[in-house]
Amino acid sequence: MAREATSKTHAMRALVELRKRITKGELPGGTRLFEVALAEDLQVSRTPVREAMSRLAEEGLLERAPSGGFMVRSFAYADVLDTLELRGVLEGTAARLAAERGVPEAKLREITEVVRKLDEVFGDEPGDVDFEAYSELNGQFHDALAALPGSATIERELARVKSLPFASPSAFLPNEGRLSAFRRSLAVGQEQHRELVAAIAAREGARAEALAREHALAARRNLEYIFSSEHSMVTTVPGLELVAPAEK
Amino acid sequence: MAREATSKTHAMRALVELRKRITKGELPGGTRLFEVALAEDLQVSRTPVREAMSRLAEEGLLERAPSGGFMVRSFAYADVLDTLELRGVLEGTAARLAAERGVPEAKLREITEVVRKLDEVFGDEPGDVDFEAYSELNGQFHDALAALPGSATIERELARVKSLPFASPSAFLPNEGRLSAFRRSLAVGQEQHRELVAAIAAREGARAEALAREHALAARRNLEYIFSSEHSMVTTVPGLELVAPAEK
DNA sequence: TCCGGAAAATTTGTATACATGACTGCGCCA
DNA sequence: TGGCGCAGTCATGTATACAAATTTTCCGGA
Repeated sequence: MAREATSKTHAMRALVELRKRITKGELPGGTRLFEVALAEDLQVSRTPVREAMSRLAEEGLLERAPSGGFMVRSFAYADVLDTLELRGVLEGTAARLAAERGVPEAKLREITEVVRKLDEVFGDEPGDVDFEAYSELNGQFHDALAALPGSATIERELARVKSLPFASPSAFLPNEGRLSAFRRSLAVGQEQHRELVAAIAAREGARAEALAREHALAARRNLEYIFSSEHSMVTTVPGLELVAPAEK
Repeated sequence: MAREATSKTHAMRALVELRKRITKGELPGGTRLFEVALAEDLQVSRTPVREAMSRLAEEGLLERAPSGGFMVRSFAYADVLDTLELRGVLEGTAARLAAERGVPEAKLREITEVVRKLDEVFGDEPGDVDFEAYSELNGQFHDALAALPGSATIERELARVKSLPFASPSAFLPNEGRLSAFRRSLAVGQEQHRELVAAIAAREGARAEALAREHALAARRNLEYIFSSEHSMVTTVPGLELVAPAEK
């Protein structure tokens, strides 16, 4: 998961800065981005700004306006739900294909090892979890899962979806540390990790697909909880601030 | 499905020309595209060439090279198979969500009307089909299907996948006209259209998903046939010429 | 022969001036 | 008063010169 070098070129600095502003919700959905204004603001010329915006459009954070130029993409609550649904479907497909096609021994060992390491972050006490480590390893698990079927196509599309800040597998984890019910859900998630790998190893495609879907939909439950009961937690989930507040 | 205006700007002309060359297989996968060379060839400056390449990367036909610049994306036989699988999965999801969430009366009427028009292109004789009209209406059906659940997210991702030339719902249709067995398969496809709409209307999510997946996989059967038995037909499917010939 | 490394060539990155096109608002005409 | 059209303004499209970075080439040394 090597992130692009933060600041080798002006375009990259502009890209990172713009992405930050968008995901923080500083630029509401629909906002038109003007090259000259941004160039002046970022102290570079229009050229790297264009390059940055072009890449952000590729990422899905910007849209190309019909008559040229870019605008910030609007994400309503429903769009976030559907994106999480989409991640579930794609991870389910990765799991099913891995089961159907079979997985090389090395890859299976690799993801099993990640699951083992995830076990280690749970302490003796029920709610005793190293969240930092869990988040990192959880990301590794989902990356390994995407790679299991050995399909560049699937891996690529999954990477695309997961690149949206609120669709990252670890996006909602910081929240889970807050409430004990959430903490317990981590253990449930880990159990799903284990069962998922077992299903794939046993070549049980339908079960693997169902498990992966259900696992991804834990994020949906968290999202629904935040928006219905604890709206203040919106700020704790990366990228959730860019969701249009109007359509709850 | 309004295609972009072919030639309002230099960038658009370059985009269209480059896309043509790539899908025709004139530029093999992995080919590095140099801005200056292309600019000279297309009689424009580097700026619109960059813009065109950037959009083609967004489309999935080009990849960004690690050290800057672009290269033609390689599509192996397996990648085409996986892309068709992916389209099946996404159309299945669109169908399932439409069934689960319910579809506004107007949209249901619209897609039913497309199915009705598709009926009309079948003549009295078994193999008597207006392929031109079938192809156009088939595209309309799949566009309407993508829009059924009312999810911009799903519709967008589906549009992305279908934009790859060999993943278009009508990509393999020209072939089907060649052999009588293929002609019969059109009738099978139309029956699937009908059942799919019925399943969605009846809110049968699982069935709708299965039907949509199976329907999309007809393309996979055609692909397998072409590559195993009638490799000469590769030229008759748009965009299939760009598939790397090496890996069978 | 092989490797390291520096210089040369090539390619992309950036700034900027100018051209072209889109939008706004004003005023003219019906 | 309403609508049409014509500027003027503003934003993007394009070309181009120069800078920086990457890749290639070639030479010297081990």
